[in-house]
Amino acid sequence: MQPLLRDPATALADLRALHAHLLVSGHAADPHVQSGLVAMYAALGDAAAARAAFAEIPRPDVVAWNAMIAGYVHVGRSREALMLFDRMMREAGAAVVGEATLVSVLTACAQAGALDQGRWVHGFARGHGMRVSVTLGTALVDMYSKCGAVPAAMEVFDGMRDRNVYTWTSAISGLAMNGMGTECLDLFKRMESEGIQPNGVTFVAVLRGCSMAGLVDEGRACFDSIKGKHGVEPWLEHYGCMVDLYGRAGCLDDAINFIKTMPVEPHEGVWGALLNASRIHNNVELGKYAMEKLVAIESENDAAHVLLSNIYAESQDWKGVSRTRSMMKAKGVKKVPGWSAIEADGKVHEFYVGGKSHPRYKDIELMLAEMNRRLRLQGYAANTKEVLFDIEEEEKENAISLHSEKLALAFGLIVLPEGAEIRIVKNLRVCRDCHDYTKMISKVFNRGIVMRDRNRFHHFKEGVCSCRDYW
DNA sequence: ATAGGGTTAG
Repeated sequence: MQPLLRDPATALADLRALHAHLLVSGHAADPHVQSGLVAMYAALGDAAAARAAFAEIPRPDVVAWNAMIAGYVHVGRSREALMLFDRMMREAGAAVVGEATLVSVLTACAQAGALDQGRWVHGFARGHGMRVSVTLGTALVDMYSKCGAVPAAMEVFDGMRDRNVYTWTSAISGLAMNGMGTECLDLFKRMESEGIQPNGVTFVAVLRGCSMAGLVDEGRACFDSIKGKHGVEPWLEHYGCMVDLYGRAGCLDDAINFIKTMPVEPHEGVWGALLNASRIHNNVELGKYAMEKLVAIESENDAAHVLLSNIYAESQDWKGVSRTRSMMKAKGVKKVPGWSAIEADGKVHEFYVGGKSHPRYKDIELMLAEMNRRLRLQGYAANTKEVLFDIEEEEKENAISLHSEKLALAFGLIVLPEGAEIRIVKNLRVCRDCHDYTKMISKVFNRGIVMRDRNRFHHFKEGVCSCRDYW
């Protein structure tokens, strides 16, 4: 779906005018026009208009269903996409479901981290004897990777007859986000040896893999090969990856030197990576510097403001914290709230910090108490360092004990059968305390726990995390 | 059609 080559607001206005014209001329009853409208509204990001256009269709044909499902995926509403697919199966029947539908549904599963539903789609494709085309296979690799099921992703990948650069990149990216840096580099080498030409996205994936696993030298070699071996000019994203790689590993001088010798003007991603490195390694001065550069380019970056505030709080500089907060208030910068989601009974349940709206909240509260009791017996003490605002210690413990991932974890322990893996998806990064907490839960409750945060996977088992506490 | 860098106090 090619977006119109204009600014979105103008394009949307044009589309509305066209829509009105179609209604007047009577063409709005044409099935092709109807699904076209759904697809175009979604492509321009207007989910409500797409839904309204879809609702106007008395008996949607397969193209209309697909357009609406793909539309939801396009605007990031994966749960609605999955619910609509359910409805499609009931109202239109399984017989009309084809590859195009499944690829969109798999993309929705990948977005939502809905492994059970993703597996179901895979089974459906197999059950209907569908050929694993490049597109369907890539969507499966992507879905399994983004659900943390690396072996399943690799099994699909290895079984594919045809693969293109999307397939390879998807698999490499999957290994990267699961912290398997060495495997990621190996697969990239295999790609090169098979003569598949990587592109810029592939290099982003490889560099990310190095960053996740702390493979500094390998990352540097890969970066140098972009131009040296492949004759491609590195993108700004690749520079950002390098600063992240150096910075995360604690090589702050290397990160700074790298920025200084960049042949192009650093963009906000570069400064953002440096800001984050400053936070990880408690460097207030560098953090202030990175923030200055960042806000000069992107003055309303909410995450950056919170990062800076956290850097101040880490060094007990409450004046710096309140300065940052008033700056945000003055600019109208608002933090996106954190949430955690968990799939159970074929549905995705969402939790917010301290949220009490879940129908089973009472049970969750009881389970949390039980979890805390058993963890304390094992010597767990809340790590309140990351509750970075100036309140009493007891309040900090309360704040941290209700982080959304802990609520999701408690819910998972209640509803998922003994021995079943608990999989949680988070929109932000997991905090240090929740990470330690989850490690202990995996041991004390003897549960495999898979947590996808906004950047990568954490596979918890028997008190250990696959990230080896490096993130 | 299918892959994509850094980051989020209550």
